[in-house]
Amino acid sequence: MNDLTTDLLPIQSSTMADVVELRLRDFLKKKSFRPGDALPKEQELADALGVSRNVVREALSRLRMLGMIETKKKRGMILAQPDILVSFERVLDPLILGQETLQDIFELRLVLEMGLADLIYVRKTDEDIRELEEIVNQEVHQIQKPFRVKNEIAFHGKLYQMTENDTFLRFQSMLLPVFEYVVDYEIKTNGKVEVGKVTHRDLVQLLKTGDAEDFRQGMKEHLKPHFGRLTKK
Amino acid sequence: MNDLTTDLLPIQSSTMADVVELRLRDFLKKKSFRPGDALPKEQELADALGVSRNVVREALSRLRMLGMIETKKKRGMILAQPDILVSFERVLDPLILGQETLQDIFELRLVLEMGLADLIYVRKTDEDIRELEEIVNQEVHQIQKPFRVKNEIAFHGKLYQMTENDTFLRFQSMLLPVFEYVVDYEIKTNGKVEVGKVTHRDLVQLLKTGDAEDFRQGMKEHLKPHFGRLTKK
DNA sequence: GTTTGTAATTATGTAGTACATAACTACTAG
DNA sequence: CTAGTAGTTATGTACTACATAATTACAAAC
Repeated sequence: MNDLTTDLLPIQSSTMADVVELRLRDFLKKKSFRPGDALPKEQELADALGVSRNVVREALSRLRMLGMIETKKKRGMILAQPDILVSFERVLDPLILGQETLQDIFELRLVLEMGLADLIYVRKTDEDIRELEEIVNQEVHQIQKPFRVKNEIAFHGKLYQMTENDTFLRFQSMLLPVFEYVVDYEIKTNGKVEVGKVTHRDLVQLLKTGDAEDFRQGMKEHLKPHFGRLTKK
Repeated sequence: MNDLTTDLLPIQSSTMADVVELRLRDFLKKKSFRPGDALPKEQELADALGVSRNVVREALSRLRMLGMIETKKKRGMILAQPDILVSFERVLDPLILGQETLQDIFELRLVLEMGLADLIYVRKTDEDIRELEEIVNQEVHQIQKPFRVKNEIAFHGKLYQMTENDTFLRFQSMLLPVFEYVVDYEIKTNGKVEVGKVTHRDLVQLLKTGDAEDFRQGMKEHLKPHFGRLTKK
């Protein structure tokens, strides 16, 4: 028996809701609606598309979840500015993602951390440094694991916050659980809890006295255990 | 008149579909379903939640869009592994995103490019280098703008591809239109088309002879015009 | 006995109707 | 001119009905 599954992919019949969703998104683009513009009412859309209002509502419900539209009870619907991360949020759960995707995200965060330096050096303030020192000073009192993790998040989170880039900050905070999950998994299988030679305190020192490249090299050293685990595919 | 809008945020009444969507996602987590597991049928869910099947379908439609569930006609629904980027794809349109988000994404890509080096050096192959040289060699023949853009995409896309990280590759390919859009916008307002001193050809040379840090510095120089436009917020 | 055809079953997909609800408009009364 | 009231209307929700496709079971045929 030869393997048919490689040659013949299962046909995927798209439902009306899928089609309508696509058509509506095209419609919004084509007409170049601006945020705040009113949309036709559901029944009109249903009539125009030749489907039941039910189907239109399913499609609209999707767009509403993505934040592309908002609806007021009588005024009808208006185009809104979607929050690009809101959909991400719903899907980024270590428990339902595949191992490969988890690894990809793990690597993605490493790349982000390594690329962070330049943006930080454009935007960092003295106040930021003070806050980082505050976080570092609390480290010594917290040796239990849950506290360590919390502190780790606080420190790296603050770094992202220093970029003054909200999307960036939120993005990494969503990546974090996945990162933790992968690290925990690695520890379970390999049984090692390695720590980089450069500590958080060292990184703060670099921020105060060094330039972007110094900081980046420090970060690389800090993340070295993770980089060490990367393999060719 | 004092500004109430800062103190009293408008209440946002969530619809049944919103609630059901949330409940269903919790349900899937709590029960720790594995991909492939069968879900209760729509009517059962509707009965259990005390809402109409219609509402349940709206919620399910959303989850289906995110790729969290798949439905077969009679077998019912099964839990699936969501594609984390499929939702991103729908929202990442320069025309509907706000200026601030666009800027954020622009910066995000810069960070990615700067962090790319280490991953590339773990995974790159001789074949990769050959392909890059191929792309660079086609540059000289293409001086018109659409070709330049296409080539730019090909080159940087290949760099991401060299990471052997599919999520990463797809992610950047979705960021690219936004990046182009912001650059075009900058050019329109500032009227300058600056190019970095380090060319694609130089970068390939660095990949062949230098180490990760050399390449990263080359990339920084290559992207310098963009970094130059970054401002404190 | 394995395969092919067929009928019954059933859950999803779609349509349509009905009504509650909230928000907007306009009018009215004080 | 403010405040109250009634009417209007689009969305939100419920319910019914049926088409459709996939599964199962069974029967027929080689």
